[in-house]
Amino acid sequence: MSAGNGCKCDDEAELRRGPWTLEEDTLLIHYIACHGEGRWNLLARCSGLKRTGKSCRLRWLNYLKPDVKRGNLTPEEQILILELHSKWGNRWSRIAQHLPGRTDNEIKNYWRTRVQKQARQLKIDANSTMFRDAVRCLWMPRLMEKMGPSLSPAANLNPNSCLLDHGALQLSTPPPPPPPPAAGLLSPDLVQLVAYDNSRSGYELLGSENCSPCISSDSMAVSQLPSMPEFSASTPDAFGSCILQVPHNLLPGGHHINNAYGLHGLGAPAAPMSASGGSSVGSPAADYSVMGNSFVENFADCLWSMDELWRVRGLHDWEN
DNA sequence: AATACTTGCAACCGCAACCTT
DNA sequence: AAAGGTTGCGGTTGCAAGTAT
Repeated sequence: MSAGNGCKCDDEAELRRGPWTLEEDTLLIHYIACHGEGRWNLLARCSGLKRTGKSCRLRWLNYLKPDVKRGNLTPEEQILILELHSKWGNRWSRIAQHLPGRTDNEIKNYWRTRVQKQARQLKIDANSTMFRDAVRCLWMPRLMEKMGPSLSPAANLNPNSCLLDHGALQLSTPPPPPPPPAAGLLSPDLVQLVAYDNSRSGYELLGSENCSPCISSDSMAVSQLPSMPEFSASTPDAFGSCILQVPHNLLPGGHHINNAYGLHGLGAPAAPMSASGGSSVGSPAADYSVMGNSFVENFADCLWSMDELWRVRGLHDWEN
C-alpha cells in the first residue's frame, strides 16, 4: 500500500477522469482476472490505470462485470422496481439486490428518467401517495399485460389492492391530505386526463376492471380528438400515456374536477394524436358536432366517477 | 440541412459506514 | 480506543445520441 511496494504510484494530479477508453477497460478486466475484485485503491495504484479506486470500482460494477445485464428493463423488472421502491424508497442498492444483473445506478436512472417523468406529466409529486396510486392503477396493470400469462411470483401483485378501489378506500387509512397547489391543480378552465393509445390507430379512454371506481365502465373512442381545437394532447410517452386537456365548459351537468387520472387502456405508444389523428374526419367543427353527443355522454360518466372519487377521498374542497 | 431541445445513461461527488492498524 | 484509509450509497452532472422545429 505504501509507495515502496513496487506499485506504479503516479502523481495524483495526473489522474484521469471522464469516459473510459477501451485500453483502460482492458487493463481493468485483465487486472481483476489476475487479482480478483476488491481493494480498489490498491488496484488503482498498481494496475497502471490513472484512475481513482472509486472510479475503477464503479466502472467494474456498473459496466464491465460479466454478469451485468445490458438492454432495456423487462416489464417484470419494471414492476419489481415500482413495487420495491414503494416499499423501500430510494434504497437503490437494496432494490438492485432483487434484480440480478441490474445495477443500482441503472435502477436509479430508470426511476429518474422514466418514473419521475410520469410524475411530472401528471403534475404529482413522485413521492406522494397519489402518485403511488397512479403507479398501481396505471402502470402495473399495463406492465402485467405486457408480461402476458407468465407472471413472475415477485410481480404477482393484486391490482385490486389499488388504493383507488372503493373497498380499499373504506378499509384503509384516512384520505391523504390535499396535495399542495402545484401538485394537481390545473388552470380553472381545464381538466387533465391521462389517456392511453389503445389501438395504435387512435386513442381510447377505457373502463378498467382494475380501477373501476375511478373511471367509467363505458369506453369511448376519442381518436378524432386532435381535430377538435378545444382539446390538446401531449406526446405519448414510453408507456403510451398522454395528457389530454379539456375545457371545463365542455363538460355537461356541472361535473367538474381539477385533476383526473386512472383512464386505462392497453397497447403500445403511437404517434402523437396531432400527427395521425382520426381516420375519416372532416373539418374540426363538423367532427365535433358529429361525434359530440356520444362522446360527451361517456366523458361525463367518466368525470362523474372521478368527481365521486375525490369526494370520497375528502379532496373535493380543492376544487376552485 | 441546420439548429435547438430533450432524453438516457455513464461517471463523478460528498458523505457516512465500515475496516485496518 | 482512536485515527486514518477504504468502500458503498445516493444525489447530481455532463455529454452523446436522438428528436423536433
